[in-house]
Order: sequence, then structure tokens, then C-alpha cells
Amino acid sequence: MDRNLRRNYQMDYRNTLNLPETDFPMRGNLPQKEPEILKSWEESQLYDKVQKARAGRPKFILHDGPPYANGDIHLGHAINKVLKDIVVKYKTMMGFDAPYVPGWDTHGLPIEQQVIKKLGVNRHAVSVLDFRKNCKDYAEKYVGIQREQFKRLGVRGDWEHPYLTLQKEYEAAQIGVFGDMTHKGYIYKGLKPVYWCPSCETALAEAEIEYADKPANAIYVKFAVRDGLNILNQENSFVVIWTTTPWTLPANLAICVHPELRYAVVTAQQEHWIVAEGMLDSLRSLWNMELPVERTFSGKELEGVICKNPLMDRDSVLICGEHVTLEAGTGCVHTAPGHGEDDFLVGKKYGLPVLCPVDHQGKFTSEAGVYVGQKTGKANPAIVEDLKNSGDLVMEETIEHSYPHCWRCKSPIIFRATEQWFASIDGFRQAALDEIEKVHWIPAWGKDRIYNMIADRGDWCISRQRTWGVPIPIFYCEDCGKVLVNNQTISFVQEIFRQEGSDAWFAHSAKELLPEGFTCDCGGNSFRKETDIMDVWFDSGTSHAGVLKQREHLAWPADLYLEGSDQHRGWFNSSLSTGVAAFGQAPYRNVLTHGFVVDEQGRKMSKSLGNGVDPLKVVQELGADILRLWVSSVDYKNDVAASPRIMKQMSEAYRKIRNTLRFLLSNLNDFDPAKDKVSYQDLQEIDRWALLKLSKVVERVLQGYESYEFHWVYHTIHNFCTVELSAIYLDIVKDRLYVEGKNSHTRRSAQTVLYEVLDSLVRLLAPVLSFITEEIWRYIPGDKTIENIQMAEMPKVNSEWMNETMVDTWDQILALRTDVSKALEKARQEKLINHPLTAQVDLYPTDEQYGFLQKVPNLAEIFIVSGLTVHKPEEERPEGVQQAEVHEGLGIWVQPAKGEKCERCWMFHEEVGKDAEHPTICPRCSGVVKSLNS
RNA sequence: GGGCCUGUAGCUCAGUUGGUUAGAGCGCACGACUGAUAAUCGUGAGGUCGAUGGUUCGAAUCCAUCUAGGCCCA
Repeated sequence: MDRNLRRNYQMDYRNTLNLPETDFPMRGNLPQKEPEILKSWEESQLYDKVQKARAGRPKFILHDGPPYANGDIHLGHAINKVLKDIVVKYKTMMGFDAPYVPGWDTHGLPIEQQVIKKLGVNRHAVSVLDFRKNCKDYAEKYVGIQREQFKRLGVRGDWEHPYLTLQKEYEAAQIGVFGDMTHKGYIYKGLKPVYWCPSCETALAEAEIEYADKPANAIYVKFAVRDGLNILNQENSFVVIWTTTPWTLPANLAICVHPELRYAVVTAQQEHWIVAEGMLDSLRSLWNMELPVERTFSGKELEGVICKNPLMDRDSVLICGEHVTLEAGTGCVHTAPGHGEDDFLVGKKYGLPVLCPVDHQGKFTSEAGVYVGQKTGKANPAIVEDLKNSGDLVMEETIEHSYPHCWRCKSPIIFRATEQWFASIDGFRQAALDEIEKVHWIPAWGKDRIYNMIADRGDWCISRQRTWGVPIPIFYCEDCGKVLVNNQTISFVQEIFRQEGSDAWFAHSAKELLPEGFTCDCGGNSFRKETDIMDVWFDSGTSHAGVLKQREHLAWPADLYLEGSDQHRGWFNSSLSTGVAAFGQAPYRNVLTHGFVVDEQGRKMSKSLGNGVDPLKVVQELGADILRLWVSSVDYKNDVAASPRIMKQMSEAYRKIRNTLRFLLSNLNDFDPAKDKVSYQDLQEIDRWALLKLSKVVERVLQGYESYEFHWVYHTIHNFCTVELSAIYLDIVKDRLYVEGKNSHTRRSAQTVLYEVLDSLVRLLAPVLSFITEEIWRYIPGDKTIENIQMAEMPKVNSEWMNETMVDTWDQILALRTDVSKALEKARQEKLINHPLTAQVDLYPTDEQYGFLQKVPNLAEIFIVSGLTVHKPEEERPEGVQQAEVHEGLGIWVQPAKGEKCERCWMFHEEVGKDAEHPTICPRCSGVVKSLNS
């Protein structure tokens, strides 16, 4: 035949096929497309629409843990918000009313520091209220920035009405919780050592400390044993301590030893000195003494021995502490609970008072006896001199060590116990522990983690000597000094805060903040306000009261808190404490935690390693759906790895999913489910198999969502797209879709499956791939009453499709397909064939295999070959038959297909050329073509 | 140093109560197609299951120690 003529025929026949067609683009172009979709959501007020659609349904409350309003979001924020979004969208699609109110933590030191940096030297020129206004502006600016960044990730929420810890109604609720706790007697005033700058006369936060090398006189001091408890019963026994801050000795109340270390009594200067055995070698050379060992004890045995403070007429008791080390000194640690963190904690355990004979200017008080009025720094030489004179000084040395300094005035700071407000954990510890048992922790070990924490934790210091926060709503009587706080004062302050916010505390006098005519029991009517503010953990820890209890459409307790695992000590802990203390119950039913983002080597992300992944960049370059797919793909209960390579992998998986969905769409452009759907009974066997596989996917994916195992969702769907759909079903069914008549039953059958698959997959994917599914939803044929997929419902497992009896048969058929495909590959390498349709396959089965093969029709269709013949077991196998790999004993013979290639369906057929009207196509195609013309 | 957790192919994950040659997908290599085409299909090569020791007839799976890493404390 003439070449041109052939081409004409070919072109003509191409037009008689039902080739796939769709406007849905193959490439996502997400960085451009996603903002358009976001805009449409915003304009149509999707959040409100969804909430309206679910009004009256059972609620599912995921309560947002507030990120700190400072800086751009990082990948940790992204993973957290996307996980929350997946949960909320899934629950919505399961029919729940699942509101999501995002929040921000807006008080605290980091913001103060940023503002101070900005104000520079003018910091002291502004009033407290001006300063707070600056802080507020700063926080709100970052709330705005982060809000846009979170929205860009596709997170659906009430972004117009977030909760901020600086909001008036929030602060008022917080005051209420504080009032409840006060009322129950959980709030008390105590002493606690803090960093203190004597020259600035202020407390400093950890972040305000700078370390610098500073020379110090380190001294070894003997403490005479007064009561040896029958252990140290010799006269002239001494415990020797070491300290670099002699001025803290007047405040010494104890000597701490490690319970498990060995301590030695050694002979020195006709006396008996006690030091750690492990320090003896270095002390011998340092002191230039022999120090022969008389006896040894464990630290534990020494517990309770009483010594005398060499400077004061006061006891110093031997206690045990795990913090004692042998890095320096004698292993016997001078302990002054008023001047050190460790000292304070260990002292607390032994019930020691928090003695602090130093005032706010760094001068000794009368409690320091003869040293009264001296500045701590200046007192050092005097103290050393006194010890020398009394013979209690073993040795003096000058060392260089790293010492904390004030960031502002650069002078060395001191540790000084000051009055602080505490929440007594003991008051409700058991109740909190009981509540922990009732909460469902995911993963389960979260329970052990928070349980141990609560069981071991000390009281909660809620005082901060700062400006940017919620004031502690307490008054003092100017006359008798009494602390004033009760239901009456709390409600009054609460109401003022509700109107004016916590600025009111600084804007008004004490008198204005108290009810008209308020008087103290002593008759006094002049009052002073507390100046401390609350720890920011108290702010965010009361969000359940400030948000869940305040907003009508929410509920208390929350169904779910979902944060990084660091929040066991943070927000989960503070929320539990305030919840139990104020309301007697945990504010959450379920707590889900995720791990941290690390690089491919499992190392944490850091600037110095340069291994950080910026979510904003990922979104800009690849799209939010890629980031979301990544979040869904990993097992977030562990730490999760992120890298450019991993993101690229997600892009490729995304493409596969997108193309599969696009292919489904493109073959449904003439399909109207209302008219064209074929009933299950009338489907072909392979169609039913596809629906069985789909049901299994639906089942597995729903299980994944339900148990918060989102990586099941990703892996199940991705595998389904690549294997069952792309490589098997879609490949096989193309012939029917393209070649058969548009309205033919067999084509409509395949389309029915395609439609069901598409419909289910789009719904299943919607919580994860929010953008693409929204886009596709608009392309799916059929009348849709639901405008956005996010308001649609999840598919249900169709029991009719769950035809388990097919499983074994089809596993075998597919294994056979693999065998045939391997044989085809070999023939292809031998240049016998190329495309499978150019092949004819002959099978030479065993008896058993023959029985099975006879039952399967359409094997040629399933293998996508032009001809397939199953021979009887007894038939002789021709030369060139290959042995199947999986099916032992099966012979597979691949030959070039007989006949000629049909120009329309590309299958080889011996009848091609016999029809005079259509000499280049096969009988099947000519039948279809003829029916088109008629 | 303490509490909690993790380590299976280059990557992301499966591996049911310990039981035959440890699986999947991606990526990679090679090939096919050009009617899913900046797509699609096929074949193939990749793992001392973090290390060591133990329990057991048998261990990726149980126990101990070590090691690498993560979160929170100290």
C-alpha cells in the first residue's frame, strides 16, 4: 500500500479512538497555582463555609499550641501545623465539627530583648506602658507574618480570629485561673536564688547573662565536726570544703557529698580531715601533705553529720546530692541554698531554709553578723583573713574561671535568693498523676515521660521580674505588709483586664485596681501592687481556659493536643498543672507528639552544619503540597529527616500521583456517572479485582488516619497508584478505553472503575494534598452538590467490593504476568519482539497449572500481548520455550505475533487485510468503525 | 550524669505472638514504547537488619553491654 495512503488511514483511524483528553495540566506548577487556590478559598471564606456545613455535628476539638510570635516559621513549625491540618481536615471529612483556632504566645523575654535592641539607648527613656506597647506591636507584627506563612502551607483555620496570649479576654481568663489556684492555696511566696546584678539592682534572666573569664580566690576551708553521729567520733575532725566565692560562706547551711562516692578520713596536722577519696592524689600535691588514710565511708553514711560554720555561730549539716562531682575541690561541696541553683534544690529536699544575708545592692544584711553593710565583692578578703586567723583556712589560691556577668553593665553578677511566687505542685501532684493515667498518650511512652517529670518536679516558680507579661494580681497592705488576694480582688482585676487588658495594672494605681472602699483586716487602706509578672508558661498553660472555655463553638477539655515531644515538659505540663489545679482535670483527652527535624544523617539542623531546610523556600520552589506530602510520608513519632534530596523525592512521588489522577480524569471526559455507571454484577472480573484493591486501599488509609499513622496513607496510596493502577489495571484497560465504542458496555465498565477510583482517591488524599485535590475536584464529572472537597465525606469501605475470594486467583494471575513479562523481556533482548503487542505467547503448563489457566479468560488482555495460547500438558514443548521463574514447570514460548498490525488497535491479527473496506485494521476495529459511521 | 526515645537497601517505609533464600515503592542502571509523552511500561543491580555478647534447635524480632543520634533535665 502507498505510504501516504497508509498514513491517511492511520490518521483517520486515530480519530475513531477514544484517546484520553483533559484540561487538567500534567505539571502542577504549584508555586503559581497554589496562591490562586488560596485566594479562592479566602474569597469564598472556606473556613466559615466548612464550619457552617458541620454545624450541629459531634465536635472534635484540636487545641492549637501557640508558637512564639518571633521570627519566620521553620520546618518544625511547618510539620506541626501540617499534622494538625491533616487531623482537622480528616475529622471534618468524617463528619465531625472540627473547628481550628490557631494561637500565638506573645509575651516574654525574647520579645522584650528584640524591642530593647530596637529601642537601643532609649530603652530607659520610655515608660513601662510605652515599652509594653512596643512589645505588643512587635508581637503582633510577627503574628501577622507567621499567619501568612502558615496559611501559605494550606492550613485551614480561623485565621481571622486567632487567640493571642495578649488579648484582653485571654488575660482575664488567665487571672481567673490564677485566682482559682490562689483560692485553693496552691500559690505561695517563697525564696529562690536568681541571677542578680547588684549594680543594676535587678534580677536577670538566663538570656541576659554573659560569661567572661575572671580571677577568683579559691579557698579550702575546714568545718569542724560537732556531732559525728558515732561515725566521726574523734576529736579534731574536720570536713574540708572548697569554694571560689568566699562571700557565700556566711550563708552556708550545709555540706553536700555524693551518696555513692567514697570519703576518707585522713591525718593532717594532727587532725582528722574528711575529703573525697578520689581527690586525695591531687590534694596531696596541692597542699604538699602526706594525708594518710585512716578510714573511709560512703557519702551516704555521712549524711546527717553536723559541722560548724567557721564564720558564724551556726550548724552546717552533711547532706547528699547527685550533683557533686570530683572535677575540682574536695568532693565536699559548700552549700548555701540562698546563693545557688543546685544548693537551693538540694536544700529544698532537706528542708533547709533559704538563707540570703545579701540585699538588693549586694550588701550583707544583719544576718551576716559582723559583715553587715559590706559589699559581697569587697568582703572576700575580710572573710579569708578571718578564716586565716581562726585557723580554718587550709589553703588559698587564685584561679581564673568563667563567671557570669550582667549583659548591660558588664559587672559580675551574684546568685541571690529573692522572694518569688510559686505554685505548689505538691498540692495537686497526685491528682495530676492520676489524670496522666486517664489521658491517651500517642506514642504510649509519652505517658512515662510526663509522669516521671511530674512525679519528680519541684514547685513551679511563676514569678518573673520582667515587664512584658501578665502581672501577678496581688496587692500588699502598706500598713501591715500583708499579702492581699481573694475572690473579690481577683474578680475586680479580672473585669478591668477584660476591659482594658493587663496594661491596666501599670496604668492604674493600686486603689483604682481594688474595689471601692476596700480595706485590709488591719484597717489599712493604702496598698501596693506586686511588680512581678507571670512566667510565660503560665500564659500558654492557661490557654484551655482562655480559649476553649471562652469561645462558644469550642469545648473543654480538648480532644487533642498535638505538639513536638519537647512539650512534655513545656505546654503539656503547664496545661496539665493549671487544668488540674483550677478545674481538677486534664484539659486534654489525647496527646499526640511528633519528633524533631534532623538531616539525613540524623543530626539536628543547625546553622553551623548548614543542613537546615527552609519550609518557605520549599513552598516557593516546589509547592506546599510537596511539603505536605513529605509530612505525611514520614513516621513522625520518631525524628524526621529532611534534605533537598528528600524533598526532590517527594516531588517525584507527587508527580506519579498527579499523573495517575490525571489519567483517570482524561479517560472520564465523556463519562456521566448518573447515566453511564455499570453495576457491580455486570463488571468484568478484572474490574472487580480493581475495586477489591480499591476497597483495601480505602480500608487501610482510613485506618491510618484514624490511628494517626499518616505514613500509611502516603505509602498505601502511592503504592496503589504505581503498582495496581499504573502498572497493571490502567495499562490493561487502555485497550478497552481507547479502542472499543464510546458507549460500549466494556468501556463503560472500565470507566465505572476509573470513576470510583478517582472519587475515592481524591477524597482520601484531600487532608494531605489539599491543593491538588481541590483542583481536581473541579474537574471530576457528575453533578456535585458539594462545592469544595474539604466539605465532602471520606469514602466508606464498600462491602460488596470486598470480594476476598478473588485474592488468591489474582495473586496467581499476577505472578504469572510477571513470569510472562520476564520471558517477553528476554525475547526483546534477543530482538525477537519489542512491544508486547508484537508478541504471541504460548504457555505449556503442568497438569495442575492447566486446570487453573483454563479458568482464566482474557489472558492475552491481561498480558497485553496479541495472542495467547494455552497448550495441553501432554503437548510437546517446541525448542525455545523458556522456563517460568515463579511457576515451576511452566513453559513460556514467545514468538513474533502472527498476522499484521492493526493500524487502529495496534494488535496483530491474522485477519488484517481481509476486509476490503478497511484493509489495515482488524475485525474488532472494523466493527467499531462501522458502527460509528452507521 | 539522669528521664524518655530511635538506629532494616542511596531515600521513605513494611516486617503480625522469634520459624524457610529480609519485603515494597522511589532513586539508580539497562531496555521498550511514542495513543498517560517534560509521561508510560519492562528487566536488573542494591541490605553482616548500628556493633558485640548472650538466651534458643532457630533472632531483624527476646536480654545485656557498647556505639551513633534526638528531645528534656542536671
